[in-house]
Amino acid sequence: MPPATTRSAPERLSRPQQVAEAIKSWVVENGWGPGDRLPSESELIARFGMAKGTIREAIRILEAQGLVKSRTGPGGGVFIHQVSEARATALLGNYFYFQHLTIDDIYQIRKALEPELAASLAGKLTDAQLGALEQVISSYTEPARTPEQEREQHVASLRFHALLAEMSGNPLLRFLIRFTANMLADITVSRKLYAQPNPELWSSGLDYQQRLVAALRAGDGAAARQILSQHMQNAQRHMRLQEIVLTQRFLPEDDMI
Amino acid sequence: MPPATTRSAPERLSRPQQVAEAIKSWVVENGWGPGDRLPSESELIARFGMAKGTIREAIRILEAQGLVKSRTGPGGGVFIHQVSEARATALLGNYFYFQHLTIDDIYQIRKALEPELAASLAGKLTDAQLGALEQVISSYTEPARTPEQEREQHVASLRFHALLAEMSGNPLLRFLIRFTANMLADITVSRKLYAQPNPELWSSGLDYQQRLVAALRAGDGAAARQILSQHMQNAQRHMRLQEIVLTQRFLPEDDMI
DNA sequence: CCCAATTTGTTCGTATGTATC
DNA sequence: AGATACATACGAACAAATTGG
Repeated sequence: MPPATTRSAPERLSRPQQVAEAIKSWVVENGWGPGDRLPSESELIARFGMAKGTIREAIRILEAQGLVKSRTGPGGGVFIHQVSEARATALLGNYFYFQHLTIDDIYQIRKALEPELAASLAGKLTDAQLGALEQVISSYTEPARTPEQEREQHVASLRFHALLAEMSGNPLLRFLIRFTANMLADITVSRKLYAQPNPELWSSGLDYQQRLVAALRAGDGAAARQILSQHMQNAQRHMRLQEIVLTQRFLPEDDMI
Repeated sequence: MPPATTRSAPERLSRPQQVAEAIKSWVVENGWGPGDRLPSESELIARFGMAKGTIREAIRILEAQGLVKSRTGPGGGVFIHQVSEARATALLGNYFYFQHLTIDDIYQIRKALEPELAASLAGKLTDAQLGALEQVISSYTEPARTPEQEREQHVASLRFHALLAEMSGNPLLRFLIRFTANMLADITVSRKLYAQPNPELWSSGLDYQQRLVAALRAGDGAAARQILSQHMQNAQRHMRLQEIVLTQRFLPEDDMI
């Protein structure tokens, strides 16, 4: 199931890793897919001539990558499993954990992708889909007055973006939109942004979402693109300000040079 | 080291998975980073009160995610490791293995990101960087005459894109550009595209790269954006044609209805 | 409700491999 | 070369979970 990617470093693999790779190519060769059961532990032990522990570690590797799931009991075993979006998000998130992304890094991507998404959806959504978008919007028609509410509205706004992404027929675009939104949420949470209510962002956000749905319904891709583009610009500016405010407030106390 | 992502399903985790998660948060809490050594197996066994096999499986999980590497011998042990780009690419590739991406899906992203990359680099590259780009270009000044050469030139062209991505200060953009290029290469290879030489694409590709470097040197972001945008459009059209040709040629024989 | 069968999950003791000093 | 410290691998036994009778 893993496309045999170009291997640059011929690093020596441990036995379980070798077994894991062997199982992968075995699965691909035989054309097995999600739901199919791998041979049982004991069969694998016989097949590979290795100890139980080794085989189990190999299975654990595949499991960590999200490629298989195992169940105990009769009818149990190790089953091939589609990698879930959540798993993929977590694994990719690990990579960026070490890359110290900035808010601006993420917005550079969002500014490119979100407008593209909007444009590609214009005129292609059903009434039901447009209605679902409107319903999410209607869930926050009042400005937030507490940090709690502010946070909830932020989450709701992310839900709007996630829902929009869901409607794309492009799995890659879908994933990236949701991933960037998640990363942004993680960062803002970990840096405790969105601390104070911000009525201005709320009203402009509400406004753009309503105009966006209208443009999507009208099938006006150019307008949809521009609306989202402007909003991204706006949101980025706001986030940057929040970041600065926060930095000025907290940084000097423990991080003064 | 893993950002404690929002957990939706409270799925029961196996013991090794619990241990792996515990070690992760332990590492984060203590602020350990790449290069730091985890406690030895025996210490972990004592710390978690579990058998060797369980601990080993936990380590294997972390290793599969690219978060640690282990070495034997004195001074050996389990060490925290930055997730490599290659590992992240492979793991994310597993996700899309099940999502049957099309050429157009990938190009929708490339068309959005590559021009953005070019624009963001305009006027910000050193002479050395611009020179490196020109050197890659000069490595294929002759049109390909065999499928071999065609393939090599395609790879070289991808190297140009990879090099360009490398120069971005945005790790996310860098990764995505390279990832999409890789996915495209995997797909074209697995579908055996790029079978015949295509002098027309070669010359237009060469031309756009030269014009791009010129625009980057001149600091003209708008021009750089447009050049790459046009090329992406061009390349996509070409790939689509190749795909159709291939389909017409091979599909009927084994896949006729 | 319990029992038996099946399959993964966990433990322990021991031995081997590997790199450092 | 030999001792040491560490991960790696093996094998046998036992535990837990699930299914069906």
